[in-house]
Amino acid sequence: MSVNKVILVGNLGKDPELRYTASGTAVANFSLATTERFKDRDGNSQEKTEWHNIVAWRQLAEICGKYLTKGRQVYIEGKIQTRSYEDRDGNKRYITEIVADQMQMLGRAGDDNSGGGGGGYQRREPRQERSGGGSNNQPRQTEYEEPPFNPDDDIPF
Amino acid sequence: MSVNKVILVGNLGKDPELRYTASGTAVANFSLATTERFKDRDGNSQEKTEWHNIVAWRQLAEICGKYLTKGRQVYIEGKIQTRSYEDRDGNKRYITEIVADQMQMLGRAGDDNSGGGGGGYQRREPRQERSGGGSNNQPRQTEYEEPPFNPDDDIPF
Amino acid sequence: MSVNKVILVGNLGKDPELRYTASGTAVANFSLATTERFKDRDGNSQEKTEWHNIVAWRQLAEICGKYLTKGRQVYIEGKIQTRSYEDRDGNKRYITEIVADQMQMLGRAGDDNSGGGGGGYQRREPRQERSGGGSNNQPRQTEYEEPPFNPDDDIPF
Amino acid sequence: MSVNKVILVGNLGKDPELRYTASGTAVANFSLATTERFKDRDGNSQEKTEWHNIVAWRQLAEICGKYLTKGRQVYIEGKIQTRSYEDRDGNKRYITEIVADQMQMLGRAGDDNSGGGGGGYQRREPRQERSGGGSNNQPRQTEYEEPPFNPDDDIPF
DNA sequence: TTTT
DNA sequence: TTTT
Repeated sequence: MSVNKVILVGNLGKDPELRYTASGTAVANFSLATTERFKDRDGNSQEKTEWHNIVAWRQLAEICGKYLTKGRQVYIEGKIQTRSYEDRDGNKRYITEIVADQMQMLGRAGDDNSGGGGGGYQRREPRQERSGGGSNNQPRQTEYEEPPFNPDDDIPF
Repeated sequence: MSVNKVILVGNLGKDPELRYTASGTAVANFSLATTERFKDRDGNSQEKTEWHNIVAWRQLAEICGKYLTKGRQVYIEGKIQTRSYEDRDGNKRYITEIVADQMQMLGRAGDDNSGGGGGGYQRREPRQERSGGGSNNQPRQTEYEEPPFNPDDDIPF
Repeated sequence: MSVNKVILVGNLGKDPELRYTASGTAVANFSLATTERFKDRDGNSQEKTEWHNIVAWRQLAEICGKYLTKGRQVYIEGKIQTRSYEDRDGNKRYITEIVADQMQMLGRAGDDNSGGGGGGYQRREPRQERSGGGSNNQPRQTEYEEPPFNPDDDIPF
Repeated sequence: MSVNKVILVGNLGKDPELRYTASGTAVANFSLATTERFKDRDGNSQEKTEWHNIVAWRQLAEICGKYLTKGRQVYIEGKIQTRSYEDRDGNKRYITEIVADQMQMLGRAGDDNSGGGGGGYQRREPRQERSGGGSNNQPRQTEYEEPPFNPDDDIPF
């Protein structure tokens, strides 16, 4: 009976960090900037950047680690989650993160903004770009044929 | 490299129709009304209702067939799809539908508006209400423990 | 070139707090719970609740203050924002909030769960319930007539 | 009490058509392709493209007319609307459209896929690219100062 | 602190 | 055909 959904389009602040838990599960972290432009009371253009902590798990983590680079523009769909941790002084702190369940690279392949000579995307992963989408990847029926079975679909409990 | 996402909160115009394909796959259809209110140029309140054709497949279809009733308020997440068919005169026609991949019943259990003696929800399905959510159902990690494996997650290709 | 959008359906943990800035601008704060259910590795049903800090400004703040009560189910659309403040020890802390730009009361009027004798919603505001929607309030054209101009975009009544 | 929201990221099939109603209101139309990739039962990669009819009004129409070109990748937020019309034989037909209330150009300026020598975006509008965002344009408060009033909500510049 |  |  509830919904917790986040949709972001922004640019990576750094290359993702890809790590593995003790049991071998992949987890990727990166920060994503969204910037809004607005006019202040004096009519001057202003902008404000918000930084989001993104975390991805398992296959999506692997894809983020392989294909995303600093500056890259991505679409992220996920949910908001706040978790607690202890800082060095033993105080309980909270951090809010976006747990991604879909990621789509935007712009064209090779179109990252990492600047400099190397050209981020190609360097990270020379293979052809592939979609990082998740539950959006269901096949579609045509004329009410049954859609091909998709294990990602519709598992409600 | 693309996103096709629809989010609706509205009321069912009728009980869903639950059918099965030749191969036994469940498919549910229902119409969903969303109504917006606005003021016209004269400042008079107006409203306009939009009717959406919703289609759900497999487990989500079964849940819709069991638990949803006319008048019920639901949250639907899915994608837009236009398919073609031939009308009785052999002309090609198009119909746009929302292929649901998540459904959440809103309001409280038993809070449907089917009127009449029986009380719609209970009559349709006396068992305990259960969430019809899909990909929102992933577990969440706490303090960066690895989340329990969820086969619905993150299958990007 | 960026998008920062949050969609929540959840229940208020308490009645909203409505305050005014020095210059007279209304601001409402409330916490909203979203709960997800999932099965753990042992197949046992689990649930996890996430608490979201919601902030609304101006007219939407007034509406939240008037009509929302503890337990009420609402739809919130807004954006994520992290702001900093100093705690009592002078340390910089961060808090992530959802700045609402749309709110819709879900369920039926009078359908709140504040319990107690009076019946929360009615007690808070005896007038007829009205939609708190924002930018969803645009009129719609019919057959490509020009839609009536709507000065009320983002103004809920 | 209802929500009708669509979020699309896709590519324009053609340059937009910008027209004006008798009373001088701008309206832009264009088609937008979203493509999903999936694997069929045999494990072969498939893709399916969905075409969406987008309509924008007033300032957003002008911006679309000025800045968007065939092939350009955009983010669209809006609502679903079905309107009726009569075909040449006098039969009532229906068309489903997305009425946009926000548009964001994705990728980098100059990054359109119109191919050919000229380079679509620059040719259409030599001025600096500007955000086409709408209600996302609200300013954000810092440390609970009142946000600057923004008359530009839903007005893109 | 909510809700099912 | 729903709902407020």
